[in-house]
Amino acid sequence: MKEKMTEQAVRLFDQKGFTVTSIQDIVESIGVTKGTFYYYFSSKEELLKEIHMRYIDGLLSKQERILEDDSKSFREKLFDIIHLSIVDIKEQGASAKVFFREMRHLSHKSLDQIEPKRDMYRYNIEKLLKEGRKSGDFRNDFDVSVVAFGILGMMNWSYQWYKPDGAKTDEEIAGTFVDMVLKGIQPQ
Amino acid sequence: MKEKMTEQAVRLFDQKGFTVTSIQDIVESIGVTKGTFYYYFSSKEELLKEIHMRYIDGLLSKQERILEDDSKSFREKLFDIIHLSIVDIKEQGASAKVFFREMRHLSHKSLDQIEPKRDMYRYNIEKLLKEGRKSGDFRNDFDVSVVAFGILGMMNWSYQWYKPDGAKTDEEIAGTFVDMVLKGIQPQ
Amino acid sequence: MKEKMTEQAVRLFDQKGFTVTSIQDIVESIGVTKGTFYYYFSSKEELLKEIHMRYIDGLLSKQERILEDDSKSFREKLFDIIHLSIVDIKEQGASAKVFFREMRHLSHKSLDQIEPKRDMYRYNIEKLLKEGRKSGDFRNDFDVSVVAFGILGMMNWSYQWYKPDGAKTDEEIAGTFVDMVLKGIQPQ
Amino acid sequence: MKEKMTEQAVRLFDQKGFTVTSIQDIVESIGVTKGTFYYYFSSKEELLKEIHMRYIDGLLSKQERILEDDSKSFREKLFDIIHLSIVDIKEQGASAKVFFREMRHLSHKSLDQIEPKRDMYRYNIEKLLKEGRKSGDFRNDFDVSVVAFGILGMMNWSYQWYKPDGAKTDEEIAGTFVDMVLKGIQPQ
DNA sequence: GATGAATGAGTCTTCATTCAT
DNA sequence: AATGAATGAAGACTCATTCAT
Repeated sequence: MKEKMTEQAVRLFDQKGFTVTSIQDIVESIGVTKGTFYYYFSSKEELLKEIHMRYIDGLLSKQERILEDDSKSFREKLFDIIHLSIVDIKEQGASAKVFFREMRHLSHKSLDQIEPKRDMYRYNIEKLLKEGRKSGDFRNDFDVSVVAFGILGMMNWSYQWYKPDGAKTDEEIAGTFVDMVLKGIQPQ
Repeated sequence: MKEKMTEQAVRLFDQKGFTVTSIQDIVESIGVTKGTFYYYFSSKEELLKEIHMRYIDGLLSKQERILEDDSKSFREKLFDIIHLSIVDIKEQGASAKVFFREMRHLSHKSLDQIEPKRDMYRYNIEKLLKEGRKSGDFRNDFDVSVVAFGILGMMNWSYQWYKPDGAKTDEEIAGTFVDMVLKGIQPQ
Repeated sequence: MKEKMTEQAVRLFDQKGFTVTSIQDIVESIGVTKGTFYYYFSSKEELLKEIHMRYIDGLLSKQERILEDDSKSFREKLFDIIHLSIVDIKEQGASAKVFFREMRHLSHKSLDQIEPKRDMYRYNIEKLLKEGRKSGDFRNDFDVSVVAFGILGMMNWSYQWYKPDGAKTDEEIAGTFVDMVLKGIQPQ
Repeated sequence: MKEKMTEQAVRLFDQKGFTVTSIQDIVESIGVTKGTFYYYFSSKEELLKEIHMRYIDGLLSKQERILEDDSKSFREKLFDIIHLSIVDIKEQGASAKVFFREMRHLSHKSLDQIEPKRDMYRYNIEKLLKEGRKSGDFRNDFDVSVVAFGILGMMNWSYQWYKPDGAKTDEEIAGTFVDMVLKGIQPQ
């Protein structure tokens, strides 16, 4: 039940936004009453927090599995991480959008638990870039932090336009992105 | 007065979000009464639309001024556009965030006026890439549309993290972004 | 201008009702601004009172012209009065509907001026019936007051259903009503 | 509770009119809060519709009970129907006034449900007149539709002036009305 | 586990009215 | 004679939340 509610909530928050979606909307969509909601959640905000937690924890653990795989080069890891972010849209797109869009509606208390994880995700990319430098995979003359933000921007913005059933496969998009990041777009 | 209201609204919508900001909040912040708001705007949504219009029209015209300047190469134009998006955060950051975040609260009628302009902005970037190919500024082997989305992602995401009074200047950030896009991050 | 405003107001009050029609609606329909309204009327209620006055005064004077005509029998006068009420709908229908429907929105002060006139209209009919009795035009065995209310009901209700451009002429309807009142509907 | 609310609403709508009566007025008069109102009704208009339905359904079923009684002549049925309309004022007067006065505030959707019933009521009277002709109870030389409107006018107008605790009994009034309708007011 | 009834604070919006110009 | 800006009170409606059952 709690599971079902959370899933419906993600769907509705994605479609209509957190503030605009009422508890009534959520419970109606699964055929129970408002009382039931408050049996499982202490507040609307708690539900939102749960959604955030579930998303960022999942994402982080997938990212860490990639980073820990020592059989791969840093370039390959970078590809995997970018690829993951595209692939993930298929099943986590709604959650992702809710995550980035509705974070502001979390309480400070909740934010304190979630922001460090979100930052960790970015920090891991910075770390990957730094380690790739030492190994010679990446150049030495760029600002790691800005480039990390750039990569993140490319990845996160894809939630806004990427349609999983569109013309391009996730492989193609991730490939283009990685190419762009590694080799640039000008002739060499 | 209308001007003043719009500006305050942008500030508040940026800080607290469109739905959470009440008309009361807006009028209180400039010391008038609710009636006054409805003297100038027919609805909260109209105000939001006005904000969107003002932002996208301004952005488009700045972009077009860059694109029309024939004394510059395509690479330089790309730099200027990316640079613009960072510089713009200083004065238009709040509007930009409202633009991307609250578009969903526009009516269909308003969206029909705004979406084409937003798409035009992206389309202009695609065009720049295509023309740069012909001139030899850019390589021929990438997907223009995906790369355009990638560049847009980098630029638009910067609204989320860039602090105009931070350690890096806008020149530096734009420089890093353009370097990254042109030459990539791997050794050549 | 005042004239024009009153006429538009009648039209709108008839169509949408007094409460639902705003001053804004009225002034917009003739292309002036709200200030202008308050130049001519001290309040919305005063306008309503003016409409009531104009209507009941006109009706009363027409009724009195009929009653004073000594060349006609009482039966003929009854016909004329009923006929008048139907004919009047063509040009005064809107005013009449406003009169009966919106009287409740008058202040006590206004009501004190209007109710006596409205009662006078009914009282004149009672007087006609009483005089017709003495002359032998009407029977002696009915309750004058109730019959007067009955006749008034027939007449006033016609505002609700009579369409001036319908199949029956006002002559026909008045004729049927008078026949019904004089001879009844059962075989004699 | 819903019952109680509806009854209070009828009382208030009768006294002050639909538009002027606020939800606040209604809930205050029974000591609950506004939220409670919206727990039972989806809108003010729905409440009005419910009042209309309840009234016209009740009236129609009483009328039909009279019409179906084959032990009575058509003249007796006519008396019963007119009598009913007067008697009814005692308990349904407020509802009746609200019905006729506030119908305009119903939505088109509601009107579509109610107008046919209101028309049915009138149609039943026309039918009674037509059948009474065949049986010889009524004359053949009058316009059935206009006479029906005339009778309806007499009956419905009585809501405006009849005071149940006045000097005349409902029997007397109905008697006068039926006499007037059947035999007319002129000597035979 | 779940419901149904109720709350009360808050939201957007409307509108008659005022008044300086 | 008319306008435009502003007010402020009130209105319908929404919604997260509570709680007895």
